[in-house]
Amino acid sequence: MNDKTLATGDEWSLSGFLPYQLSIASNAVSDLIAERYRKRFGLKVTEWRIMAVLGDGSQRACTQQALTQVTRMDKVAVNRACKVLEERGLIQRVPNEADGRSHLLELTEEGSSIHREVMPLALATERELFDGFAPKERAQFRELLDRMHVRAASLADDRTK
Amino acid sequence: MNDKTLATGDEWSLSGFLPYQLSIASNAVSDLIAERYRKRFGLKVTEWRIMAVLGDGSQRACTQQALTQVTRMDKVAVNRACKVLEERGLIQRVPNEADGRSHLLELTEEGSSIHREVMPLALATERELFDGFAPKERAQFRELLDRMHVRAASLADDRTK
DNA sequence: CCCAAGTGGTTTCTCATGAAACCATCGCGA
DNA sequence: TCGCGATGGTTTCATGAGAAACCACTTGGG
Repeated sequence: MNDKTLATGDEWSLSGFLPYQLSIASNAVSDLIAERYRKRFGLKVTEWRIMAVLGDGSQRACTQQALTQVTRMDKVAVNRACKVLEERGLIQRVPNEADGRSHLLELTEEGSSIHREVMPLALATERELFDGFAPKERAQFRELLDRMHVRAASLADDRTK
Repeated sequence: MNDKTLATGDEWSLSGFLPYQLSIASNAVSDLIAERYRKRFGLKVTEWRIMAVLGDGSQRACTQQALTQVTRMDKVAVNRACKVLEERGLIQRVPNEADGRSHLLELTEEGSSIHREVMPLALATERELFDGFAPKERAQFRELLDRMHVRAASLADDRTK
């Protein structure tokens, strides 16, 4: 019943409100990331995500539909990102034998080469962000984030049912 | 050197990438919150934040400038939210004796009354989100978020210097 | 074989956000 | 006191994300 960090009614502050803290932290991190990708490769985060998935080995070629599931981005966002990447020659579409409505997307040679440069930057950034976090804290942070995500999603579901 | 959750080069996955996890969790939470405020009070998150600050007692009347600092929102966002709240009659602007450029903002009677309804909803939502988190985990989650925020901000600063 | 419903993808529209330009007022130094 | 840079606030503009409408193709039932 006594969680010091929970508002007490008397001295409440926005900066101690969880959704606010989460939003602030998330914005700070994604601004940093976005800025780095943009500056060095001219990639937006959405575009980077697509490349990251296509380049990660296990997913050689896949449809936009598959990408929307893996990245949890809107199908419109995926489509736009793919269009840009295709125009830049970083990915290509090959016909999908199994289904004429879609194409299979894969990295081009140039795309792969960019991918090999981009990933180290991403990993380095992640490492820098975690600098000063004990290994246990890193793992726990990820775990708490996942649980919070699941929890929020389930509360949202309740409401729509 | 061996953080299992950090990518190993061979089996990397987007869903284990910190900035991605953070973004997913944050979106889930703010979607939930936004939906609740909207449905019950027709308030956007930005508007709610303004009301929360103006109503929290210690901040009786303040300028937009002060609000931008407390809420960390853009001054444009603050201005827009205030405009809407004023039109809805939830806050009012009184002349600022000390500086003719600005006004002092405060809740109206109706604003205060809404505020008294809104805050319990916010706190209840926070509590629901933390359901299943041990008290220690709650505190640690907040602390980790803050540290991550500070860390990201400092990395971003490095870059601009 | 044909039609209807469903699905992948694309385009269009709307809205929210942040940057930059802009206006009015303040406060300091000549 | 005059003028000029700085500051609070407002408006305008460009960009990004999601909703909805739309097109093309597939699939399953007459």
